[in-house]
Amino acid sequence: MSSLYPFEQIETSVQERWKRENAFSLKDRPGQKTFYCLEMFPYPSGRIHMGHVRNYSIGDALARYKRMRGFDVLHPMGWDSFGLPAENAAIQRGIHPAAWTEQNIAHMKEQLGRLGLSYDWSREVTTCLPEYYRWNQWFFLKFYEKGLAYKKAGLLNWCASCLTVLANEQVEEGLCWRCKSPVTLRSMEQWYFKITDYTGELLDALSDLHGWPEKVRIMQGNWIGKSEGAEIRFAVQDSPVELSVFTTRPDTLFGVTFITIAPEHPALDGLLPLSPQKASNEAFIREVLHKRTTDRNTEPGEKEGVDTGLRVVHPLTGDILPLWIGNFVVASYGTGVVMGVPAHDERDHEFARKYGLPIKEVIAPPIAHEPHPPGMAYTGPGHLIHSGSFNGLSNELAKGKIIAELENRGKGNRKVTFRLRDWGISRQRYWGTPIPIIYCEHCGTVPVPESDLPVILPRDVAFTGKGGSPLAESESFYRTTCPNCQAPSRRETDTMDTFVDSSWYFLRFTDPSNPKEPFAKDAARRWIPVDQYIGGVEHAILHLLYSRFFTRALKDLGIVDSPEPFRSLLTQGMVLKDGSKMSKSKGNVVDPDHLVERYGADTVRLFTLFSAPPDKDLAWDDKAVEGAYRFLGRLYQRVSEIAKNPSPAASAKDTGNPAQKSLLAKIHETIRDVTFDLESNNQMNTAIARLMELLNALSAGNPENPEEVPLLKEGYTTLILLLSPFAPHLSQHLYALLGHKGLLLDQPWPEAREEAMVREEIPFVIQINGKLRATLMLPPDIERADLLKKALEDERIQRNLVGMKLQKEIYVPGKLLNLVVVPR
RNA sequence: GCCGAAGUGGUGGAAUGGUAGACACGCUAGGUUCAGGGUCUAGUGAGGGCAACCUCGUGCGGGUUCGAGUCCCGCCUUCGGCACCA
Repeated sequence: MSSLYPFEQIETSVQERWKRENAFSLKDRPGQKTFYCLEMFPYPSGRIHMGHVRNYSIGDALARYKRMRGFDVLHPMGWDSFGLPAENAAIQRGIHPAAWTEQNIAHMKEQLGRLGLSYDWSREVTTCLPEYYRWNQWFFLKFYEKGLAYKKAGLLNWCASCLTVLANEQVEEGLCWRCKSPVTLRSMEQWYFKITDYTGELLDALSDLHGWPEKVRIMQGNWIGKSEGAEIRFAVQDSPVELSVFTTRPDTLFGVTFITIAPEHPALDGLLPLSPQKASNEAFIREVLHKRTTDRNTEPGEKEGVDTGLRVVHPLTGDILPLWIGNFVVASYGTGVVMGVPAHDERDHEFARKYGLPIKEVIAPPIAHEPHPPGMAYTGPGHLIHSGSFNGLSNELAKGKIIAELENRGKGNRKVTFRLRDWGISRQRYWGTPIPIIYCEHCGTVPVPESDLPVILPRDVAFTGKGGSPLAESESFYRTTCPNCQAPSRRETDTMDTFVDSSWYFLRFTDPSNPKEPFAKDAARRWIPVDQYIGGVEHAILHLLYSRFFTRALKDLGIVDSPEPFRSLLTQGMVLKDGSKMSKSKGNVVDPDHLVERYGADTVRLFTLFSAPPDKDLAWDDKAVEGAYRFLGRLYQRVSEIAKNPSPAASAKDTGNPAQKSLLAKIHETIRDVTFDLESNNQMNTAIARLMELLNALSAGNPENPEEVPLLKEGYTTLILLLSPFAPHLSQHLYALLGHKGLLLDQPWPEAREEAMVREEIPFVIQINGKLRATLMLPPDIERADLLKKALEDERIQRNLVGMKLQKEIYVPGKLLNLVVVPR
């Protein structure tokens, strides 16, 4: 394919000019309005892919636009550079994670440079450097002091491939989020951040995040999982133990026929010795727990249970009910004990039928309700039956009454339960932030003193790939002395989840080289929250929830003012090829380097922005890329042509020529529409379409005609200004070619002038009974009566009115006339 | 199962309740060219007509309205998230 314009030469020379003039360095002027534009920083895997290109093209267009609108724009980039792939490279190829990471960063930085993205690289942040991760450690110590970081043992998600534990959020359908291998359970001790202290806040504040997509807010809301109900206590017969159950259906309390407890529930330690079936119970528990540590528990299996032989007392009726152990009861949710109401809960129903437990109906469906199929639980609304003094009440009303009765008797209370659990941050891996804790035989768990930070991750460790963290094998690392008593002690050898790194990097960007603090409070006050955050929806829960938690915790530490990190969030769609996500295994990967080489950075950027709205998936189409390329080539040709004509670019005068007037109106309508598209919803695809229309309109002009040239030059100059956020290199080049000095980034965004958009005639739509019958070109301010007269004069309208009686007309000023007619 | 989003030409996609299909890809014809490529011009939802025009058309079925891709009710399909959460 031949070259439509010398993009390579243009892009190289424009990039050199940007560099020479320091075009992207932050102008941080006191009193100036600010805009913080941030794209999710990448993991340095080695090469950028089309998803990155799309993400950064959107962010760069916005950053450039805001800068032209007069904002001081903070637009930084960095590297989320701790993580497993680096460690795997070390094991597989013998290269040190640090060296591998450095190489990758160098290469990716070059790739980003080639795209001409307007980052202020003097503010680069790299999370695997001690200057950064020391503040992870510092935050950890602050959290530890406040009880927000703690250690506990428990059954944890274990990925046998990554050889590390995973947080709940990092298990997807029973598989590891990173390597997709099955996750099993393993009993271990690990460190947690107490995100549950913020559950209520994190949930409630979601409704104020108006700049976030509804979808993401709902996903986070579901993840936090608030449910309202009651906690009800059942006394165990012949024992001092009371078992609490959590239920959202206290109205079905009279339908309880058994109680089920989770196999790993701590109360069982005390209860099992009392059980007549102690041996078989223990065998059952062992079996269930064994299965859970070996099965890839992607979907619920068969419900299984065993009777303990123990009995509990119903808190209102005094009925004696059996206590069962059930594999389907989740120990970590609610109280780990559930009341069995087989008539009105499908799971309990299945369980009761399998084990022959009684089924007692207590909710009668409304009469109008179709009878539900027998052999199934009825979970809908209704009124109470077989429920003593509560009979006849609607079940919604009964919830409150029954709770009140339980409260009277001291047997229960209203209760709100959340699904969200604390964030486990320990990872049994090398390439991460060392957790600043020392274990001393005399003093116990001792935090590393702040003055000893950072705890440096040692370079000289062995990467065997045999399992276990290299740190745990590194004596020079773990052997230390207790800061309290100087006794020989052992360091914690687990490292932090890398999501800790990304939970506050946006704060570090506000003050990236501060050696004394994570960031100055003033800097954060000036820039936080991020005005526009842009990234993939795959982080809707993990990263975005952790960042919200971190920001709130730091606010409580008094170092941030804003409770929320990101004011507006744009979740860009995926880049698809042949109907599916690009991936190496499918062999449908488009390499950004090849595209840039063949078409130039401007074309690649323009296409990714033009072909779909930013939040929708983008279907990559090699052919369609050429459309963007042709547009830029045509613009280059036209501007080069007209630049040769020495007539000046006058500001538009009214020449009285209708074609000229109409072109001027088109120019200003384009300014209005492009600005609206960007301001309202980042509709970059339609903004670019408007620019293509303007080029088509300008192309109709004659660059040889001295009458037309001034307006044409004005038109092209405007087009270039409006195009510059999307195709900055060619725009800058052509801007200079038309004789303008300076960087486009420093030019003010054009303003649409109302009077320039006034057209002598506009199309009026004439409908009959809502069907289009004619369009008439008439002055925009025409009177209703005159419009009707003109319409009735029209031959097409007359023809359609034959045999009809005009009943009324609907008139929309400046737009349309609808004649409502009936047969005569 | 629950929650959410989306269904518009051959394709990607446009349309504050007011001309459905902007803009682009592709395709067709023609100009340029020895030729191919590129590029330029015109056409391009379906059906009918020489034409002016006419009819139909935004997943399906109803409804509201002078007027519905858009609002309301009921379905279908696809995609995404969660999932034994009591």
